[in-house]
Amino acid sequence: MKHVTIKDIARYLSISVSTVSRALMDDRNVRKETREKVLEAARILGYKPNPVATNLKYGHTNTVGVIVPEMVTPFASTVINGIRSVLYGNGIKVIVADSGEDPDRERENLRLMEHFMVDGIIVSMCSYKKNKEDYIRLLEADLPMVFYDRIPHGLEVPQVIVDDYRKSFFLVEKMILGGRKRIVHIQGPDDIYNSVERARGYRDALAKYKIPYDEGTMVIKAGMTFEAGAEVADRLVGSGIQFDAVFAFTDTLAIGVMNRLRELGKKIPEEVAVASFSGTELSTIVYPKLTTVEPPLLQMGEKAAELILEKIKNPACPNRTEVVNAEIRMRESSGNIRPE
Amino acid sequence: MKHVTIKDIARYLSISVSTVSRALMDDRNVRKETREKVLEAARILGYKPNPVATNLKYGHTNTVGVIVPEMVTPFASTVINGIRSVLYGNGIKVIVADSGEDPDRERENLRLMEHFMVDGIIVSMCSYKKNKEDYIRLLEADLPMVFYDRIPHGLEVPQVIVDDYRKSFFLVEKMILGGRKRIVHIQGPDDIYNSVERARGYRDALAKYKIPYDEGTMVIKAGMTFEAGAEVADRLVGSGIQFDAVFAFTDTLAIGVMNRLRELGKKIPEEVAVASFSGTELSTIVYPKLTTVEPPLLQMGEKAAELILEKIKNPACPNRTEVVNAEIRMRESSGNIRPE
DNA sequence: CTTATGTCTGCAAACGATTGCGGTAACGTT
DNA sequence: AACGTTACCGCAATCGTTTGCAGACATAAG
Repeated sequence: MKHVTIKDIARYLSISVSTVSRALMDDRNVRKETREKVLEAARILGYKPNPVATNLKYGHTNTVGVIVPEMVTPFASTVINGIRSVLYGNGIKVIVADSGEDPDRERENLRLMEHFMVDGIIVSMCSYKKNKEDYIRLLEADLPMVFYDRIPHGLEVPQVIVDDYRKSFFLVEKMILGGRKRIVHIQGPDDIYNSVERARGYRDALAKYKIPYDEGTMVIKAGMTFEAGAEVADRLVGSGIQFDAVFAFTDTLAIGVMNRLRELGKKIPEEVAVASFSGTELSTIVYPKLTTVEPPLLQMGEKAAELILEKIKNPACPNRTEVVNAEIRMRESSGNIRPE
Repeated sequence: MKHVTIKDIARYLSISVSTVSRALMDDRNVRKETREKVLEAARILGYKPNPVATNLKYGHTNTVGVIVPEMVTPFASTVINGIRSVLYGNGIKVIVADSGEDPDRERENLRLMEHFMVDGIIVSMCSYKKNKEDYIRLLEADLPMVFYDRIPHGLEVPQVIVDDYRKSFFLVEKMILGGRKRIVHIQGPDDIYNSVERARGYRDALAKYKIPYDEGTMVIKAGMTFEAGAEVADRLVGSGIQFDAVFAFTDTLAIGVMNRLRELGKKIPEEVAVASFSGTELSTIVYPKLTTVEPPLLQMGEKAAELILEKIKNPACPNRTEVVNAEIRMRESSGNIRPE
């Protein structure tokens, strides 16, 4: 893999590299015919500028890193499409790393990006606690960073989020108004901040309608996979708890629990209504289709990209928080809950 | 974002940059105490080598690009995990680009990788026809390339594949032996080579059991999305064709068609058995669970990574073709087909 | 004819890291 | 005392590109 350099062009035309460079850069200090000859030669020789060299010169790589917590759902890929659409237009490349819900891998990815000398990083975190020192170090080194969806807690950073609390409050409220009285909440891991926010929404919705909040039996902590959801279903049915609805932290968990409940003979939604948060296209391919809170993923990506552009252009700019509006999608899994 | 360079270390210790470089490189021509002082200073100042500079020096980026056709199923992300696991171990970074089943975007991605000066590219193609000139150009420029799953046709390149023809033959055979007589094939786009191979498997399986091959009504060409699958179901039921089974090009199509068939009142698998190829985890979250041919995705990624490593180390090495063994997973969607 | 002005081009330094070569000590050998 | 050896370190070139500065040349103005 040998590359043609401006040196080759210079030799080819018997002129200096500076003139070639200037011709290529459209500097007005080159005669029109010279420029044309250079352009022609570049075309003939198949010249491609070596970005590595210019990066070295200017100290930036025109690359933004994106670190996503998982890629088994299309959540991340949709956000990334949004990010790409605005960044590509600004001549910025995007590289993606997937943490697989593992904070250690997230840290590796962070180091990778750093080592890669990206101009900025867009992150959705696995854990809002785990790699705090690294994030603080990077922030203090003035590396532009933007967070979306899974944000840190207690760090003042640019971020794009949905209103986890209010949306989960409303969703649970709808279930209550639809006649469900014993709603189980499958809570996500403690170290995801959205998890505690959504759990808070659930609790307050219950409180508003004077339904007792029973943390011991009606709130179950789980992981993030389909399998984790299925295990919750086993436990739920096994323990003989009475319940007529499930509100899950994510669609992955909801799908896991819903499928297993059906296998265990529960009718969805007649006996148990199911709803979740962070729905993707997956919510529409399961049976029955899943009621979920659907963030505008493309838009989230676009906003995140805009924020990182701001930060790159001016590292001292204020840290904005963009709240985008997630839609509650009522589908079959939650039964005949009346529409708004 | 200011970086500490070896120059800073040199200045800090009042020695020359060469000595610093040598100390960092573990060259034996530096006194032990000097090396220790340098290491210490590097730690204190927070030195991180600038890869851009060394890349410029050595002409490689220690980066491999991966271009995948889509990311809404976990197919690609699993393969990528395999790729990463071996490449990271060799100190090579991985950057991913998603073509969204659009050949134009695939070409952009290709150019992106080129511009990025990656040391090699691992590709799964959208179309085996569309960007041929670009691939040929890159190949002739000796850029190491490896293909997996969605490979080109008529190009001699290193590749990792499954036996599309045989596996789809066997799967259709199982459906026939299970009593299905009128099997519809949902064929993928013409410009995906796997599509024609799988269609061939379908046809030959029919032929073996003397079932007439009716290309006009029993073979339907479709796109690649859930929605495309659903439309096929509409057309199938709308036209009143008799059929008792569907064999789809991918699980995405199969899921689309299966769900819509159920909505239209067909019982799966009693009235219509459904099976597909290229199954991912998605096959297990739909209802009923989908029978599918499941390639060993992680292994495919690992093999692809090994092949690209070979090519990078020795561009002249022969182009190997690795055939990995896909497992046929019999699940509920295909009904009581007898197991092997 | 001299000077000013403008247009074009080349030299060389710079970005950060590596490395061949040459220089400088210290030390040992004869 | 002269020389060789060894260990250590710095100069400068290199990778590909950009750019300030200065030189060259031409043309116009005086």
